[in-house]
Amino acid sequence: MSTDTPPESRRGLTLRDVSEASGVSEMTVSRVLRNRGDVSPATRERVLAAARALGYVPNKIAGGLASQRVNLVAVIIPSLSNMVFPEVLAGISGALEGTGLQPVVGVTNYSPAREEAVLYEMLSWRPSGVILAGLEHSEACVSMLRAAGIPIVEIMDVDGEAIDSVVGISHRRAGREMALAIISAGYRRIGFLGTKMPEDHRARKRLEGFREALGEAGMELADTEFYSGGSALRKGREMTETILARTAELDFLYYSNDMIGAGGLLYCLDAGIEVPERMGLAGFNDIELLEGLPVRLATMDSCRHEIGRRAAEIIAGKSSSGLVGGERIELTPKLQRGDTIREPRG
Amino acid sequence: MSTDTPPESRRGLTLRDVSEASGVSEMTVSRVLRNRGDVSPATRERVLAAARALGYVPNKIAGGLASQRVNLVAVIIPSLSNMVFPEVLAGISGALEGTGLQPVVGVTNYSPAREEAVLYEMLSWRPSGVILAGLEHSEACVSMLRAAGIPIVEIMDVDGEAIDSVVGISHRRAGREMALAIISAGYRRIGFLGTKMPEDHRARKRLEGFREALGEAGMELADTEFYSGGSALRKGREMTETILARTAELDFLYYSNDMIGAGGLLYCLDAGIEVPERMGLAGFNDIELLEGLPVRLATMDSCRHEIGRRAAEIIAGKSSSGLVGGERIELTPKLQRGDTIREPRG
DNA sequence: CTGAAAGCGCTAACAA
DNA sequence: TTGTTAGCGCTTTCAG
Repeated sequence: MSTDTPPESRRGLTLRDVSEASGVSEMTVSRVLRNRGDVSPATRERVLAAARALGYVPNKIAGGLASQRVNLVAVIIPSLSNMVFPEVLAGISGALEGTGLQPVVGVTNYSPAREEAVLYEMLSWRPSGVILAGLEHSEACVSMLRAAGIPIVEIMDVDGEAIDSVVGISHRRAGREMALAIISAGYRRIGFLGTKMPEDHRARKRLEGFREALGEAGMELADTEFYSGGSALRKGREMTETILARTAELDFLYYSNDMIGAGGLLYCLDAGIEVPERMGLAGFNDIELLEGLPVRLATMDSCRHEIGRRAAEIIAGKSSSGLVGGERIELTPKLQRGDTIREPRG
Repeated sequence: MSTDTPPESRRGLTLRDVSEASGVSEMTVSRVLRNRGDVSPATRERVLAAARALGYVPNKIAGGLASQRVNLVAVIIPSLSNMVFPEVLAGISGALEGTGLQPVVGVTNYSPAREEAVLYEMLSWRPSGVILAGLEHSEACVSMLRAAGIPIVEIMDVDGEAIDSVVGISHRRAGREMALAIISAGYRRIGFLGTKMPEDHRARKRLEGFREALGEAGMELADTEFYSGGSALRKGREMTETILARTAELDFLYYSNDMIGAGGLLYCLDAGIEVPERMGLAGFNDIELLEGLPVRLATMDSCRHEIGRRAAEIIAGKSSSGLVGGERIELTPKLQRGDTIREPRG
């Protein structure tokens, strides 16, 4: 730990080490390493060889400070514990590939306080753009975002006012459409089962839209059941058992997501409840898991991959035009009837 | 876009703006904002008020360069598309909470080339430590890691040589133990179903351990079936149907993960195959989803939350002692018999 | 308890 | 095509 002092005495090599090793100025080394400006093939090779030999890794901290540009895109999402946000992320990564931009994700656990903290932290790295879930943010978040001077894309939801750009679906409309499909199939005693999460504004809006449409048809929810925490599949089973025990005459169950819906479906199959004749079922998200179930649950696509992709494209597109002429992209989810809503009654 | 030039003319406020607004030197402002050194409560308040009023967000790029320290921990994992790595992440985040360290994740998709690229990118931010999945890395990766001069923790697997620290389980042993349990329950015609992923070294080692133990008992796998891509639950169904059509006399199916195992279980239940009497089933990971299934699949815990936690604790512990006295933590997964392995034969 | 000076490692802008 | 000169915004170190 002392006799020899290799070039990398402590924290990584510097451009200077490569410069000395190759006999080329730091500036030219920098040019080569960034493929910028014209450099003769000869020096280029010498530099590359020296860098490789030393194992040089550029210091982006210094580079970012000098160039006032950082190739990072902040992505702020509420959760990683169901498959929806990872799929949004996949869409973002895919679209960012080859643009030189890199996503950095922060997770809020549906807590506004955490959102504020995560956003602050992320902005302190001066990213090139921000993608964040939802349209509901604390005042402090909104101020920070406005002041950041970079493109902001709010995703998932379009029911509300955007700060800059927005890419998503109307959850209110999704709820309405599902209600209409259920009503026109002739179901009349409808129950709702969902998560107990006041901060999940999208689930809330779906339920509101659903209720609205029922109301316009002169109907209302016959019963509701909420849960929080635990295995969604198991909770779906349990809640279904509970709600049916309490309100036996229900003929349709609308779940706030596919995973609890799948649990409910498994329960009905086990309990010998005829689906979709005696009982109709629907979820939300169109997750891949449903494909493997014995019966296909009715659902509605949440377009998460495309949302991620479009959001990333907006960021990648406007190099730095942020907060000017925000785009608004509303995607249209498609209803999947699956096997758990019977044919509409003529 | 021109008449007035607010303090934040372009890219964020600086310490200087806060200094001017509060009438306190930049240095003292910096001290206040970092809670470092003694500052009189009076000036402290003035600074805080000014910073808040302006909406100042510190620039960590500059801070990192000046202090030669960055509160980031690089986390490099192969995938986000099943629940295992998100759970590792949760363990890491939890342990890092309150340490001032922040995880930054990179995903390799099980590609060594991507791993190299992601690692290079991450190291260029000069993180305080690296957590990465697996013990198998390209030469280039190993060189970069050794040269980084920061603590490195390889996770998930302990069957091999670590660069610095390692936290995981022995997948070879997990495979062996499952084989022993199956054999002692009296099953004799065993099939294996897994993913076609040469780069998933942990799945490979489980299978090797499994085969070894069978061999020592004078047995061998009766059939195997591999898949890639698509819905794991559905693939589990399909593969199970396929392998049983080909090799009807199988009496046990060992799956490389719980999701395809769950698909297989649903298939067997549908097909009226008696579980566990006529057919035994086992998976791997002990995912939460299993709780919601009508029958509990036999499995083995992969300890992913604890692995994440312990790895993060190592990084948080050694402030900068990296690569000195690497720790080796081997966790012990517990076999869950569930309802799909019959009682061992006396 | 507070401030002044000197860089951290790199890149923009200009010169040669 | 290559090199030189100034910083980027902050923190370290040392003086008051």
